[in-house]
Amino acid sequence: MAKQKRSKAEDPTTEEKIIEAACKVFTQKGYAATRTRDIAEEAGINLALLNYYFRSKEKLFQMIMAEKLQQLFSVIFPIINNSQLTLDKKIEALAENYIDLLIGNPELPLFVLSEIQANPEGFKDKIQVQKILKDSSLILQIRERNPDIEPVQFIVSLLGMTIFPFVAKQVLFPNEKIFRALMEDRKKLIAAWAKAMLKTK
Amino acid sequence: MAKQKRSKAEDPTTEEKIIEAACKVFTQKGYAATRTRDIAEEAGINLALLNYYFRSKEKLFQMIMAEKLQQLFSVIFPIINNSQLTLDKKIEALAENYIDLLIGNPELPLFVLSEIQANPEGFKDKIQVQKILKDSSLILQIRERNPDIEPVQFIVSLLGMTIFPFVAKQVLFPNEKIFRALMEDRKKLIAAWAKAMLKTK
DNA sequence: GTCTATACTACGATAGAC
DNA sequence: GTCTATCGTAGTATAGAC
Repeated sequence: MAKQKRSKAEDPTTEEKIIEAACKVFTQKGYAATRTRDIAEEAGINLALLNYYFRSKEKLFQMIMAEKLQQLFSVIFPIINNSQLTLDKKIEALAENYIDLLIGNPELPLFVLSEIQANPEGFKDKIQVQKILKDSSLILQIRERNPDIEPVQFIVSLLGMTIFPFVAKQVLFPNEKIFRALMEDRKKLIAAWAKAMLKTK
Repeated sequence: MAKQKRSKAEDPTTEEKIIEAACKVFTQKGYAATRTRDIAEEAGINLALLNYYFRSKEKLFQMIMAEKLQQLFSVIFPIINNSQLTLDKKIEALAENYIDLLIGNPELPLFVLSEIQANPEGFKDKIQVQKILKDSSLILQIRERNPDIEPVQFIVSLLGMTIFPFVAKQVLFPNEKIFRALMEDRKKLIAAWAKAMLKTK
């Protein structure tokens, strides 16, 4: 048996332990503020070992970030492009799935957004949200439903209502339990509000 | 003439130059990623001089951050507590004033929020938004208007619609000119949408 | 694969001349 | 007040034993 390779019910591989630790520390403190020593300690291993598995802090970070971006987009993409779903269903699905994702990863949006802000060039190629949105069935459906509304404005509002509470969590919701309860309620609220918005003008 | 002290129509003081530079670099890259050398260079002065005026990177940062927090709150506070204003007027004023502020300082929210995330303890005392909101006339007016709506949920939506586009600017709006135009339109949109939301259920 | 020890670099901060 | 030069340290990364 040459290498470690599992992660079924068994103990996590060293590599997995490092990734998990890196995930935690990076998302909490951001790239620049995390020290590889912190990650090593969190993973319960040695600093040298971290450089053995991943060649550098940078490489490790990019791995984590790619994973996070994947998480974020894999929720949106299938929904907005599913032409089988009505506009109302899309809105409901978006609010519900996104909030579920974010309840499990509250620091995700702030982490991703602030790293992009800190290093925009590094993401220029990897992210073209406008392109993705441009041709989505979601845009068409909004135009169809209410031609007076600029679809982008509506989508930004929908995303804002959904994501913002998590971005501002630390400031607005000191109590974790209350926060979770509010976010659960919020799924239906956002859907209802978004639909009301579509009827304006 | 003992010290430099002006900043009328004249050239900025060295101290002012440093603050301005620090402002720019800190908000762009975040505390951990900025090097005092960058600030010095941006200010067109020497590294040693920076430590002469402000004792340390930390001190300089706290100064900037206090200023930024001040900026953010000084817009909200007078509006939500002005019992002279009707609910509708409050909503309009909030959207309009906040967007105007943020057009002038697009990186402000992401900067503040991510620094708080990176170092929550440092802000525990300085920020109690819940307390400020709790007793505001805004909350009362929302309850009065529509008892079925949880005021906090509504306010978070209002703030989300307003602030989120700036938080996600880098990702969603590569074109600066289009962005500004959208944000100008958005003032009225948010007000209209928020009012529609208040009629639901 | 995992460790200890260490090389190398970058950064914040200070000393001291002007 | 402003500079040049430098110290001390913390952080990434590597060499080499086990």
